[in-house]
Amino acid sequence: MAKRAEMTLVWAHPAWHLPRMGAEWQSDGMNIQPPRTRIQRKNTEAILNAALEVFSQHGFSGATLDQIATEAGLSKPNLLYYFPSKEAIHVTLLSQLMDTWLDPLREMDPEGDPVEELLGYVRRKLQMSRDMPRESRLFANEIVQGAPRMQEALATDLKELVDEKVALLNRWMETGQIARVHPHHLIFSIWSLTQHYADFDVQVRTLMGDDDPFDAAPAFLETLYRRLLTP
Amino acid sequence: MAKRAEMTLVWAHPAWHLPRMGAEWQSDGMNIQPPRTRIQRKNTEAILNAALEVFSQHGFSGATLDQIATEAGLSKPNLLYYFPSKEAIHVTLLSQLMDTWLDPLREMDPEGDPVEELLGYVRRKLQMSRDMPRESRLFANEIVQGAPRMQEALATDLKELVDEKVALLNRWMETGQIARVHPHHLIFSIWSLTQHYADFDVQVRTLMGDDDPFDAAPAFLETLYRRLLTP
DNA sequence: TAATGTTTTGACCATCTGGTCAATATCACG
DNA sequence: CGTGATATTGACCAGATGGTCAAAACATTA
Repeated sequence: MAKRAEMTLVWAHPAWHLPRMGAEWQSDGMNIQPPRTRIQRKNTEAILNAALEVFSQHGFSGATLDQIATEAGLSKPNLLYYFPSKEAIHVTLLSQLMDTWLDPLREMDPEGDPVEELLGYVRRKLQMSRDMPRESRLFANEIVQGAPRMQEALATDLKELVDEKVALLNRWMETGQIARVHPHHLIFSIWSLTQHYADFDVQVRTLMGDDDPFDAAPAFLETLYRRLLTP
Repeated sequence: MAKRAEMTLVWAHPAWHLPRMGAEWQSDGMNIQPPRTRIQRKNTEAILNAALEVFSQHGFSGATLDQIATEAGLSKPNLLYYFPSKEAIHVTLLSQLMDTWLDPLREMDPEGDPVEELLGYVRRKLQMSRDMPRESRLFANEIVQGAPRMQEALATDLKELVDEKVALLNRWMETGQIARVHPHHLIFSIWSLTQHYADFDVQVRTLMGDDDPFDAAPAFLETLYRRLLTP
């Protein structure tokens, strides 16, 4: 769960930390103190929320500080009072969301019934696509473009978690509790099938007309994974 | 197969067409003549190829004309001699690739064996993710950001084709030749499962280490769809 | 309320970038 | 070869955008 140094940290701020060497961020693991005053908490929250909206819609380069500031109800200089740069906002967002994003996978219980655990995971992941499409698109944007600001996090945190769950899947397969399929591809399939509804929302909705994709999706995925996994 | 007017067409050019009203493109269906001279063909091809590389990697806003020009071995003004604007390049790319992109679905034969036809479709789509990842990412970028330049094409051409194939799937289900599942979601599942390997390439490869994802993917998908679809 | 610390802002700057243009170089062909 | 059409380029421009800064407004607390 530990993030790459750069990703875990909060940005240095003239008023909150002492020296601000260049444009660097603090590399001291202790500085994770959340914003202090009420007003600070409120504004950083507003900024991050606005940034999520704008970044997920236009990508990193497509988003402008003015858009984010306006969306957050602040002026651009004021925004830059809370974060030292556009990239800082982006990185902060990514790192804060990483945990949330992986939670559903973490919750998969080694002690539970294998098929039900996997179906539960699928269900939770689909829920997230429905309830947090902006977050999904933020990651999609980042990864499609080669994950320039997340590679490290992928190679460490994510890989660690996935390796662990792959091992679990292998055990379940060896004991014949679920069908034998390639565990990595199984996980990828869950990601792609569920996130597709958030990331390609426009396309999906265009093609389905008035039907809400999320009406039939759960049943479809349940059928799919039951047939795939039942030994 | 007919594309939306704007998308099918080639951009007006001072030297190749007569008047160039504003920044509009010709809206006369007859002007689809490919570039005339050898040099024109060579350069427009180089530009489109370079643009595919750059757009798919950085998205529309993230890409710059200079990057594209350099990648194509031209100067920026020279590039703008062949295309009137950055957007023109982008739109031309999208429209040219649309056909190619949908071909695998078109090829699904109503007369063939249903399960095999669907598996064939999956196989072809997976091939495309392996062989044309840039194209896949170009579309992914576009659609994740709300398809600002493709909505119309989605709502007309794509929808038409999908509706047709959905009808076919329904027939196959009614006659019991494949299992009953939601046809739209079935198609979406094929798209997401296959394109995931191109669009999220970095992630997939990071997690699989030295294993080439495309080694095991075909078998995984074949298993998945056989179990799902066999009545 | 005075004094100190925190927030906010208007004005400003440097750079990047899409796009233009007139001038020049190159090509194709009679 | 020469001449008209086609290609190429250097210099340039306007607007957008990330970011700075000093001064003003606002809070907090002693």
